Amino acid sequence: MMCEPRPYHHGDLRRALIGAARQLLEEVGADDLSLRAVAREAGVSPAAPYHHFKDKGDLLAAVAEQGFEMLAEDISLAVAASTPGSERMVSIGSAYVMFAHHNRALYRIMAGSARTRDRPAGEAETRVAEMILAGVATTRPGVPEDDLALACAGVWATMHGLADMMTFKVMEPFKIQFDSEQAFVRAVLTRLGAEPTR
Amino acid sequence: MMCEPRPYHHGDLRRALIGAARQLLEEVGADDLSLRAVAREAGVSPAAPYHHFKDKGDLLAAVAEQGFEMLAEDISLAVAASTPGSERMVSIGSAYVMFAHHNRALYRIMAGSARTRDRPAGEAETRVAEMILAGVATTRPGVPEDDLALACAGVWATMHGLADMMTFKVMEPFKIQFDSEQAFVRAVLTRLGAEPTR
DNA sequence: TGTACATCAGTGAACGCGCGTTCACTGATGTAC
DNA sequence: TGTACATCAGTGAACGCGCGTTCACTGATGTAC
Repeated sequence: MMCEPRPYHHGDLRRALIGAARQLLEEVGADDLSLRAVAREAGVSPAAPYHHFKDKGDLLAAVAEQGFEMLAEDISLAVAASTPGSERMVSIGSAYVMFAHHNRALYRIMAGSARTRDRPAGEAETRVAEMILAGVATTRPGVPEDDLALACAGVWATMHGLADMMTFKVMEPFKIQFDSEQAFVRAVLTRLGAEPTR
Repeated sequence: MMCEPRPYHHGDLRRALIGAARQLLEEVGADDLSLRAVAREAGVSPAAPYHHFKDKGDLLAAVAEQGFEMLAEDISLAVAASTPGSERMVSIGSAYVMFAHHNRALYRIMAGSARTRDRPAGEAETRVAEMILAGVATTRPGVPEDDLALACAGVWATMHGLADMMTFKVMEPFKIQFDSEQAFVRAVLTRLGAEPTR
């Protein structure tokens, strides 16, 4: 029986812990993730993580930052695959919301980190912010910066809200006319960009 | 020294527990509210709540429902004080977001209840939904129902997102040009309704 | 090439904690006669 | 009006639990000579 003998020294426990956290996260949800369970999942004693992270919050922050990296990647793909203007904005928004939808617990950690954070935003999070702002800018060329900021705040809030509410019961009646979450999200974002019929 | 002798039988412990929960909520935050602490706050033993609520979740649901009642009240005032059309929509949105902002922890409980709920929405929550839908309808008279649903989903997501992100660090740069949260919220909502300059 | 030793990255047991919930109980209340 | 009794709404002690974190330790690794 080949039981690969995990060496005493793990080699890359830091990375493994983040991975274990992300794995567990989607199983138990963001509210019920414990540091002990993460260590257990990584096959390591409860004290081991403390050689790599200051405390639980420090691990969570690392998990969040990795999440922002993935999100930044998705968004930059959306940017690359779209043309400037509102089509790009819808693509970015759709990428954002679908990422959150496919990584629900992770996104909640990311949002939680943005909510409680005192230190400045991580590198990936900043990149996300810049891409959103740039995307909004292409839909409103030549608009004063203050207005741009306003539009950006609105767009971001909409993406975040949609992401968070994706599984709310209240959204169900709005979703039934579509055959995919993706189609629903694109429709909402497109509709929001359109001038209200009056 | 007059120490009012709390009678053995409380009289209205159910209501008192909900009040204590709301009080504590804003002190310790939505994530750290414990049933024991609520009982303590109400000056009662840890077992007492079980005569009035099935379990902790049941108390939280009652708290959430009370929150929706307050929110419904605020929104209906906003409706009464505004004229149909996008001005009403902005008023409703502003009332919604400011309510969440002034009752951060409570709103998180409300959202959490909407997130995890399996039973149908409470009466007050339904009323909130109806008022939002009606508000959206006045900005888009004669629009097909499907489109209305879409617009409503977008508006609600924006309100919820703005509410949740109100204290995020990312929002700060967008807020600085305004001298009140209220002004910022109204501006974002107004901007979102406006056609993008193109 | 071999050995002494500092450093690193684990272990596992223990700490104190507060939690949600249950249980047998008891004091207060109200109702029937 | 008084009394027996059922019911209600509390008490307080206890249950088992899993948590975050600390501690003294030890096995593995790498480096200097």
